[in-house]
Amino acid sequence: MGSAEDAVDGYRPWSEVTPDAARRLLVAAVEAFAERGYHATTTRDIAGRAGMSPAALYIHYKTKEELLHRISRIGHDKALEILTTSADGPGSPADRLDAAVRSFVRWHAAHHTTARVVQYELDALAPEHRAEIVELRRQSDAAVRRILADGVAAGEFDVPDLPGTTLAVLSLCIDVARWFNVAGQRTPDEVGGLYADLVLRMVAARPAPAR
Amino acid sequence: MGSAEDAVDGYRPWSEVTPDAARRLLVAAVEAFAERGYHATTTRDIAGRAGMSPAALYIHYKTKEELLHRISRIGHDKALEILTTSADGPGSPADRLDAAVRSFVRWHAAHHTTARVVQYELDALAPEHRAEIVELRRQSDAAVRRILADGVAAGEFDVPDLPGTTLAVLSLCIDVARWFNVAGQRTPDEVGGLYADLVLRMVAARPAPAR
DNA sequence: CCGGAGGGTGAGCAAGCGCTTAGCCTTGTC
DNA sequence: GACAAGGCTAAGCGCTTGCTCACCCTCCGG
Repeated sequence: MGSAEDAVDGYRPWSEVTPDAARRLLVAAVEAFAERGYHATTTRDIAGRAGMSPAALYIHYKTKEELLHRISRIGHDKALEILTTSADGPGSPADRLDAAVRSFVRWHAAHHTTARVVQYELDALAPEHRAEIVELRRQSDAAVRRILADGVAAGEFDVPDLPGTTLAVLSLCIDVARWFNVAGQRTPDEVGGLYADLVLRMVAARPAPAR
Repeated sequence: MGSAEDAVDGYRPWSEVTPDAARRLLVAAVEAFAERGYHATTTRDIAGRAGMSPAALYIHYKTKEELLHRISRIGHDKALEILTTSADGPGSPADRLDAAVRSFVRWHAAHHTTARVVQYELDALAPEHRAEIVELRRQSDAAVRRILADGVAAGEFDVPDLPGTTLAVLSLCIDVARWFNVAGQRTPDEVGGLYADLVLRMVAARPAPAR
């Protein structure tokens, strides 16, 4: 059967995880964590979904937390790559913001199970792993802030509160992972288009402001 | 010491919960659930925070899930009340949208521990309790949609995708509970003001659209 | 045909879980 | 001063949890 984690954007997920058994366990963990949350998921459940005995998990991962960390790390790397590719790409600030929001949102919708784990299970990580992930998120924030600052400098955007607006844009995109539902009527592409439009309106300079 | 749940907006939280011991347990549960999540919180932890023995919890609540349900119900009632008061209040659609977003966001920021439990632990509820809460959320959605539709009808707003924009506005506000931090530099009032401005820009009719 | 290595299992341990029970205080009533 | 009732605790039951350990396949070079 087709999983929610099938190839999207020509990107086959988790191909970097080897051997095969380790990948199957990791994919099973993503599904379980996304459905029930990290703490409500048992190692027996993960192993069962992967078609293995409970003990098999510990051949490939030292602890349940290591599984979460691996998922979180790979997911954040991918999300950050998507953002920075748009942020540092060609085009006007408006073009770059449109591309960044569109692709970031599309990823959060298409891979909403992964994104849910990545974005909402941060607190379950061990302190040193958490710190590592928080640094990646700081970089995401910087990427968005860069686009907005460039747009302000170019006179394309009107952003009275740069840090606050950066936060709001990222927050809006990230929360897609919470509500997006495959059974819903919207495709990831459509949500990406809608959100890109909304965000551009949020920051657009008004042609003739009332005075 | 002052708790994060001290009186705000002239509203002292949980005053509807009696007797005193039951309220202390409930407040302890809110703090614990918000910090660690429902599943990672033990009944011993809740009782301990309330200064009682583990068994004391079961005098006032049948199960741990009943505690979550009570918190979720009271929180959703309050959030919905805030939203509908603005939505059905006086003033232009723009005024009402400003008031709705401002107060809804302020509540999510000021009571971010409660809001976190209310918004992010929905899946831990028993099916029948979950259904009850989902219905309240449907009403929140309807309230925001009403304002937007009124604004469009009045020619004040330009909203190509009404359901999608409604979802985005609510999502933006709700996610405040995830990132808001008392130690941060923004007050709930400031965040409310910022967000009201951003949302109004998202839906404002453009005075002279390019054609 | 041997033997070691890597991937896998069944059984189970120690700890922690939600929740219960028997009994003890305090309080208010007559 | 007897006594019922409600609020609370110490102890612990039955179960599940993350994780381990002794052992067993299958593969493969010599």
